[in-house]
Amino acid sequence: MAKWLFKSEPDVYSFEDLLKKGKAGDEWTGVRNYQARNNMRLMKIGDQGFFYYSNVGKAVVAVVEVCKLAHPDSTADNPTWECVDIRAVAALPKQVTLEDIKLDPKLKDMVLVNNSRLSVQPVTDAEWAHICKLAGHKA
DNA sequence: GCCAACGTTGGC
DNA sequence: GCCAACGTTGGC
Repeated sequence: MAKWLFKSEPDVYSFEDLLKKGKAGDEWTGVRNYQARNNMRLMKIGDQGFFYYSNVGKAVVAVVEVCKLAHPDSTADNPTWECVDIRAVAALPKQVTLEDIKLDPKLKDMVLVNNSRLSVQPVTDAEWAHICKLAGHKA
């Protein structure tokens, strides 16, 4: 099962907003970048991802999972843009900040560090396991 | 608020 | 098809 990372500015869409949607989850709309869209096309039901706060917060704060495969983004004026649906799994007991990630040699190759502008990105199994450990999250 | 990095657009 | 100009993102 592949792992991912979803970026959001907390004042635009926070983990609490997603929690309110419950098991049904919510559409991850608004992605207007081909690489990010292609990543969403690769997602399968049950794939898990981190929820990352960009700009304000700058930390991995929660775990989410894909509950609907990529489909056209209803907020886009062009059908080339797609989105998946995700739902909340759990808030992390301890947030892992961007600074933590940059300082950790095991995480320094993360896409988050090297291509900070990509809003939906893949995470390797090793990175996933390490961040879960740092965050006190039991898989 | 600034600026570097990146993606997109449009003229040639 | 190249590349300059522009817009956006996101860290600082």
